[in-house]
Amino acid sequence: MVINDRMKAILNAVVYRYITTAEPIGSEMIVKNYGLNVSSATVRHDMLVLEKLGFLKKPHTSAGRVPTDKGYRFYVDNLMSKNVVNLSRAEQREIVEQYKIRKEFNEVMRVTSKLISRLTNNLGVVLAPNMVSDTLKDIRFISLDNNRVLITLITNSGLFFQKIMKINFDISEDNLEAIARIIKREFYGKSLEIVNDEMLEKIYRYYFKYQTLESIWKLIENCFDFQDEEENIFLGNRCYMLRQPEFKEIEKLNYLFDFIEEEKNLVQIIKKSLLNKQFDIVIGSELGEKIMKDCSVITRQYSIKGKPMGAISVLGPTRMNYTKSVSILDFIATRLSEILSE
Amino acid sequence: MVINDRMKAILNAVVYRYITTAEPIGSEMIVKNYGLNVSSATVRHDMLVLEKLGFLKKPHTSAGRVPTDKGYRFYVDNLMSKNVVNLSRAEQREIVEQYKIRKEFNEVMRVTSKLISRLTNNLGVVLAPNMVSDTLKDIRFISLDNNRVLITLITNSGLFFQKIMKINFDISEDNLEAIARIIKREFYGKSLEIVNDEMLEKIYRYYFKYQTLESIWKLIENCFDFQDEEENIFLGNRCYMLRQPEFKEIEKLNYLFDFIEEEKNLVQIIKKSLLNKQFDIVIGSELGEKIMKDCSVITRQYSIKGKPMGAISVLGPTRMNYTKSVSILDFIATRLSEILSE
DNA sequence: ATTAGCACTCTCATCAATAGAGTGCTAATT
DNA sequence: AATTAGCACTCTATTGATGAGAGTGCTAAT
Repeated sequence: MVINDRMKAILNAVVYRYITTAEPIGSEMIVKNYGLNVSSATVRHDMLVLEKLGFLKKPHTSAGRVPTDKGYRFYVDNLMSKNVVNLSRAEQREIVEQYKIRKEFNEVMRVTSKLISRLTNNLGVVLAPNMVSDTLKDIRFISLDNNRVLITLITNSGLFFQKIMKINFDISEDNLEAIARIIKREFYGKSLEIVNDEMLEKIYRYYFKYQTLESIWKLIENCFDFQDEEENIFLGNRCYMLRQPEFKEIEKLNYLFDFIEEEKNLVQIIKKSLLNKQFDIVIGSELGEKIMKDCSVITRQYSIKGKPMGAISVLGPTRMNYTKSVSILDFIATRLSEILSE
Repeated sequence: MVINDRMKAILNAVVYRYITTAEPIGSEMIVKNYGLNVSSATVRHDMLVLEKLGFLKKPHTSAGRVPTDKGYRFYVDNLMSKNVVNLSRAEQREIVEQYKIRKEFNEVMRVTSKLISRLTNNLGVVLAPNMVSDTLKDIRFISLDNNRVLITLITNSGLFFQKIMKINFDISEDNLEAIARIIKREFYGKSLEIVNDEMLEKIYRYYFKYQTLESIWKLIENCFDFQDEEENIFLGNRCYMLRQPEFKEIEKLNYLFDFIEEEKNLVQIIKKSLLNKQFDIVIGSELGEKIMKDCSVITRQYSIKGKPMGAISVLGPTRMNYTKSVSILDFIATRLSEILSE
């Protein structure tokens, strides 16, 4: 039982067709629409083999075939590249348009997730940049009132971040500025992770000048601790998913949404996806989550100034249009990287 | 045809019961479970009157009654207060718990929307503070690189806001600081709206000192313009809504989500709700949106330092538990106001 | 290796029959 | 005048039977 070219063509046709119709594909259908110059009986024969190999399955005895997760996997790895679809002019324009107006950072993330949702007709997901590995560029302290200080932290990727620190002692604006200058001098260009590690030690050298050690330490102790920061994740519109026939049973949809909206679940899936690669497709059971067994996730990195900083994803049924989704993610990731790199 | 006490009791029972069972309520049901000491025939008679008055309706001839929008309205205005339900210890604890850990501002908004979703089993919505009416406390310019300046704006409510400004000319840190100082001196304590209005005029007095007028103007022209800023709205979990039987047809759900996720629609509904009051319930057709005719929205203001700054809402089916939802919104709004006021 | 032919299986839509719930009306009762 | 028992009536929801249709797998011929 070896998989020959015709069988590949049949598998390709089944996946391709099933993606648009969402109905099981029969042998007759294949010969009629994908000129293979063989009879339906031959196709039937090949399909039987493909089924035995685990690439196709039947919903019931007298139905056509649908791809299995293994079938999709083979399609994605070996066949998909022949069907590349580029974005239409209209789609390209829509994306470019969205990024034209300068927007606040969170807004960019939000718009991106919605854009992906709309264009793929599935759920768009954006994982915001993780600052831990980013390097320090500037830091400022602004006194809000007697017991609160606003810390503004700027990284070399041009990201900025605020935290409000509560303090229980008086400290002058001048002292605040002095401390900020010291931190900047000592840690400029170092990753926030390293800054956090080395902070305590360095602080010792300067503390006597401004306050007791404890006070200063209180002020900045959590400032660089992004470890326990929850990853910022943005989910796009849910409405498009609802149109997919695989989600027509609300019962299922309910469980799926339950899972998805517990956002750390998705964060985990996406981060795992990008451990080694900058692009990944995870199909159905490969996700290792029973609730997600009918879903696939495509993930694509984006960069800021050439440095990978986050990811965008599509979540849809395993029957989703992989080629199209990949093109869309590609295009958006490229534009997004440009925008964020300025 | 006047509505007497017994009829009120019947209407109350129908609404109360329908809220939990989501099934039409028959006359037999009422006498059995809500001891009225009359026969089912009498109840039937009263129900007929209530139907003629437009408070109840029948899904079909041989079914029990369900409340109309007018029925819910009467319930909400006249009957609801007798059924007040306070939050359980567990619910109170859950809310308090969520706000215990200090969180970044957006995170607070996000958590709140999810909290409302979870506790009401519907969609929680949070409208973030609108800064337009807030007053200026401090402003800082931080040079990011050659052509970008980060503006940090702090209001007297303790809110802060950043914008990145692109500039196409060189300006020294000292000059930036000087301009910030001037703005602060001139506009401290004034509402951002007013600041925006008066900015141009004031700028004239100082421009010669630092740059050409045009350059400075470019720098701050949009800085205080929050008019066209999109309102920041946060939608909580969608998954709970899916359990409500009125949303069991995906077709409908699809349209509803379409509408909801076009966020300006919800912003409009919520803002309209709070024009004059600090609390409001809008029921079904009152929303004036065909798609939302089976939904109600309850909205409640929250404040920062005593000043109303935003709103939290529940969106659910007209059959939602109004009393419970009101209690939950009340409790959360109070806590949220505390948190945001520090 | 391919194909025509065909019996077989399973789904899906339709239809009729039936049970059950709840009504509205009428006439009797309080 | 208000309440109630009684009952015919209406509509829904469920069930089971039926038949058309789709697509298969197998066999025997090419």
